[in-house]
Amino acid sequence: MVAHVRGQGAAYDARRTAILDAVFALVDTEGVAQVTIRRVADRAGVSVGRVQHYFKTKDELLEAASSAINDRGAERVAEHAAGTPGDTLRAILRVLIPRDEEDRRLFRVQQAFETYALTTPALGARVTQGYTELSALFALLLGGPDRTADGQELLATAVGLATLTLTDVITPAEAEVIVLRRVDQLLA
Amino acid sequence: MVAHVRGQGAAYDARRTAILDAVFALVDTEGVAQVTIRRVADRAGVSVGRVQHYFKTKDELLEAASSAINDRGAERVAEHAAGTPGDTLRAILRVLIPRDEEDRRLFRVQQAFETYALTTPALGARVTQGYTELSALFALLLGGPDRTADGQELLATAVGLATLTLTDVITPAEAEVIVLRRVDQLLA
DNA sequence: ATCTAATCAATACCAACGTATTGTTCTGCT
DNA sequence: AGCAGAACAATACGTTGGTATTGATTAGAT
Repeated sequence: MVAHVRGQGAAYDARRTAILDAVFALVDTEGVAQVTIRRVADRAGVSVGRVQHYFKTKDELLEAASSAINDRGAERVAEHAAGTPGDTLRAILRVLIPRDEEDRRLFRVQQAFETYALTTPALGARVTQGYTELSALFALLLGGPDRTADGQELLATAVGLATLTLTDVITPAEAEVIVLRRVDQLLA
Repeated sequence: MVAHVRGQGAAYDARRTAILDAVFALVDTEGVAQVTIRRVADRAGVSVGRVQHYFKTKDELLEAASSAINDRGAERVAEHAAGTPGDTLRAILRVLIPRDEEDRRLFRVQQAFETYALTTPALGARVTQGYTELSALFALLLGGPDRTADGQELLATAVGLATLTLTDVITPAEAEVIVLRRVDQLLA
């Protein structure tokens, strides 16, 4: 499907993704600090040479992982745009709360890379852009540009609820009730 | 002032704090991953032996730093309890938003250690406890235990606004307007 | 069939890591 | 004054880090 340069194998994307998945698994359980080329290779069950072939340097690997996790989050949001603006909004907000253990893993990795991006300007821009787009989308779904502040508040609440859920301060169910109650107030 | 064991020097606390400050500076500019005993020693202008003397292992150093940054946040909140419940609430909420560059540094370091705590169970408990206490305080200031959900929402909004401010999605001024507007609604 | 580039495993390199050890200097009780 | 332990500085040790290099193998265009 995708055009590729001469000689590039068909399994290129799959192998690349497998390596990135190993990075995510390591980040999830041990943090970005513990990510090493060797450990990534071990976790993925491949050689160091292979990892180096797909990502020339460690920085490149981490940047690709950061980008990939960002995209995965954006996809999750995009998948839930359907029905009335209100329904779309509710669906997206639900997706922003880590529900089961699989969600929690994803959110932990996202937070790890968000923190990593704080000290890596090139990545920081992407995080900012993602949040900014989501904020604009929220305002739009609430009624238009004059709901900008409401959109920002809603996004902030969702982001904060995710943090509180991830740190076991509240349960996913509590978070959902709170954010849905608030969005209903803002939609009324 | 503080009771200390025999022979412990008077400058003990000051020297210990100086080392932790070096850790904070490193975490702020380079992230937890880049913290090494040698770099900490260099940044603090002391020998590796000194760092080792005050913190036997790197884990102990990071745990102490995490604890210290947590305490500093708690102090900032505690300082602003005065006047009516409403005024206290407003004052605390303002403190939870990174205003100037100095605030931003503190918040960046806090977020770095919060993420670090996600993969370090012993530290995770402290983070959870801190948020839980703050949530309970918010509910109390809003009127009592039956305002628990409102307290949680308010905390989530404040936490999220801090994140959005730190990532340059919104300005500190915007964040303050939003959270103060919301707390006024909840106090009415 | 051949040839070129992609692919990858193996391994070597050196810097930097955390830590342990050693010995000296300083502090403060008695 | 003298002694015990704190408070270092210096340095050595073994490990692991990222990266470079090399060579064998494979895939795919011609």
